[in-house]
Amino acid sequence: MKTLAFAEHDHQHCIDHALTRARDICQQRQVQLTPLRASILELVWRSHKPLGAYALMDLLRQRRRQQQGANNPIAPPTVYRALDFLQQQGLVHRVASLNAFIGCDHPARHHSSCFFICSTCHDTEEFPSEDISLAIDAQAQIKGFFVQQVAVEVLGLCPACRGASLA
Amino acid sequence: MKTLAFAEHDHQHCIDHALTRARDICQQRQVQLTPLRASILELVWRSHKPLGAYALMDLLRQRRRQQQGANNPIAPPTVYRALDFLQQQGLVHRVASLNAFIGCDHPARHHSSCFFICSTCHDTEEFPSEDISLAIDAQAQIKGFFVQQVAVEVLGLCPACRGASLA
DNA sequence: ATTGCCAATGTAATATTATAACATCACATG
DNA sequence: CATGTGATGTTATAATATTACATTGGCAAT
Repeated sequence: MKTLAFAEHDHQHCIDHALTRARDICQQRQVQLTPLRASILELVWRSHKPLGAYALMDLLRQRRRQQQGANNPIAPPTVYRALDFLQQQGLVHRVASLNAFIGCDHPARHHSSCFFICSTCHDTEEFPSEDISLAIDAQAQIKGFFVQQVAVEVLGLCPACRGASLA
Repeated sequence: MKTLAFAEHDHQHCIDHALTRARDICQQRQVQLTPLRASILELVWRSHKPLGAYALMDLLRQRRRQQQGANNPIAPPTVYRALDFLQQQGLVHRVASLNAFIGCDHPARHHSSCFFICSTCHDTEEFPSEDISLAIDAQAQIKGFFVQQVAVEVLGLCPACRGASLA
């Protein structure tokens, strides 16, 4: 098993958990987690790194070939629309630094995210930070800025790559 | 005069100051602030909003037509290379959320930036935050993550657009 | 002064990411 | 059945960014 966001863990469990939670949330909110959307959410979660829209398209094509035999085209809008939906529901985040998408750990409160992104291997880990939110809110208050969304993207070296680069 | 990053100010002064400072820094570091690089830096500063690479190309073309009569082509790599240089020197920041570039207020310490970005008018203001840096460093310490660069991008409404949206 | 080097820029082609505009399908409801 | 609506399919293209190679111009060493 490979490193998954810095630490070993049962990733299948993560995926299942995320999907179950997503279903619950969508039911609550009366929005549809369609098969397409669920597939994309699963693929995003299955990857332990942020996934680009086009990589996602490829995976989706593969999967459809395997599961349905058929060779559906799958065009960018299909994927981007699903990603938009998932973002709106807070189920995935866009990592702007990488033009890529990653599953969100805490879809309930979804307007804010902080990521450590490894500049070598692109492994990415979300971390919560009340302190950062507070600091931003305080500044915003001062400037009269109304906060809608916060993206904190920290580039650097994950423990593994840091070790490798020292060796 | 239009709003410039939320507040009125003498923007020409900003530009001049930024360019002078840039010259100093480059001389100190023994790197070349060539005419091309200086032009691009000036154009970036002249805009009160983050500027895309292609917008920058257009401005550069215009300027060359005016100043030299000649109709130079100016291709993407020219602009991207200059922007890379300026980023390395900490003279501009890339705003990932907008795929755009903006002049940096404090080029001496350049590995970190926090922006308020208006989602309506795209006016963008940099703000310093020791608190955020500290919070990130603390988390990084815990995770064993080695921080190289921090991008904090806060989307929301600037005072002007906030007012307009209430009206 | 010539040669060779190097950083910067120019040039052409192409890769990657994202969106616009319109068509279709499936299902719910009057 | 007609009609509306949300989701997806389809075609084309826009917007952003990079790769690879050519050219230039200064400058140092001979």
